[in-house]
Amino acid sequence: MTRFAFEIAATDGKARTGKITMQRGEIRTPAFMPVGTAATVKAMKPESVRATGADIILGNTYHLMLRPGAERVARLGGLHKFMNWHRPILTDSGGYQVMSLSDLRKLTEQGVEFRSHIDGSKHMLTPERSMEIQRLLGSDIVMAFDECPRADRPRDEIAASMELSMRWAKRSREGFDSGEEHASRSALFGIQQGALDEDLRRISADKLTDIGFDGYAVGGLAVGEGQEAMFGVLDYAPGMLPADRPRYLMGVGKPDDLVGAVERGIDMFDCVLPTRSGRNGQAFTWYGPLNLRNARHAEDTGPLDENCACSACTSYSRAYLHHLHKSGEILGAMLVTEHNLAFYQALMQAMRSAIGEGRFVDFAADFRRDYLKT
RNA sequence: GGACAGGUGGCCGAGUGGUUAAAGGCAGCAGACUGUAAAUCUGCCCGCGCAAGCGUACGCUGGUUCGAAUCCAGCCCUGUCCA
Repeated sequence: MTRFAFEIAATDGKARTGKITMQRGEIRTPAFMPVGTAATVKAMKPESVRATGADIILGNTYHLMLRPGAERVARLGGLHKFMNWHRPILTDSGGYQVMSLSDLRKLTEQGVEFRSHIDGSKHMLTPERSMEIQRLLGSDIVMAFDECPRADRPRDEIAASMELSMRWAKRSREGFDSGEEHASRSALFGIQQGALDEDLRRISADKLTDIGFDGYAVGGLAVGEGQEAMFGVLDYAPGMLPADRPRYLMGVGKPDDLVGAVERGIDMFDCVLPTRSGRNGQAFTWYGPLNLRNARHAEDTGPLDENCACSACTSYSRAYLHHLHKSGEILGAMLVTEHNLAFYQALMQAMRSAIGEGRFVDFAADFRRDYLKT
């Protein structure tokens, strides 16, 4: 049975479309992976997530390590069974929390000691332990343990951080391979670092390629540098990574970020934006984002998005969604999250079709005209 | 009829002589959110003005004071209790 295979069906400029085949299912690319940090895509049932068109979701090493604990998830039969999502799951390694929880951790060559944001207890995360946790969870795509630094750090810090992440990548590779049974049915991705520096990105890509991974992530972007700077890196970074492997831009992004990144050769994405914004009352549409709390929607009987087939759009008015969000009702978060995930998947499908039909340039232009109103 | 308690900005509610255009919360109006410490956070929120500022304002009327939402008097109103 195929452990991991990536087939590119068509390319259009730098954009590619194809599929990843794994034991738990296929992943159509370019792919958007909804984020389910704590063994749940917030406000969504797993079957509803699937109904939006998602082929794969994310889980998180750090959060699941703290609660309910990786060993417990393993005793309960693994993350898929635990949360009732039986398709592929990619797990982040905890590297993002090295940045987002920087006040709660101590970083050394060996790894990162976190003080739990839940109860203050101490937890050591090393490349080896991160691999072990992701194995206990039963992850399909395991991410190397890295350090994701903020974009505004000085160059010497960025360089040192990247070098550390590359040493950790090597240890991640070895740790992953030592879990033989799990390694025989899952995949390991390396993560390129180097922030906005082309030379550092090159060094990082070369080191990762030497180690060898199933897929390669571009990390350390969308951390405050702005879209222009991010696209600047994406103009060269994907080309430094093996063309026959999936390229995953971590943590991105807004709809126009996704289009611009696919245009530059990215195959996979994840982002909390559709789910978080869904809870916070922001809906994404082909004509730009919409804040449903705004008074202008109070008596709007039309649907959120006329082109969307999700239940929020087919059965409820903007006025009702406005009311739910003004009232803090849970259903508001559920419906707009569902819509946002459905919109993101529709966007990915539209890009896959456009690439397959060799009309991605026109698609991107049309998209930007409507979405950015340019 | 009597005894207490109380009347503060759309609402609730601090404030008991100057540092008070008046805490805080809610409501309202916007904005943000990118490998999730987030069903969260930020800003605005009496009027006019870009601003310095000016004008109004703490039940009503009058008074004390250099100065009053804060002290005094009368009145009006509300709540609870007693007749």
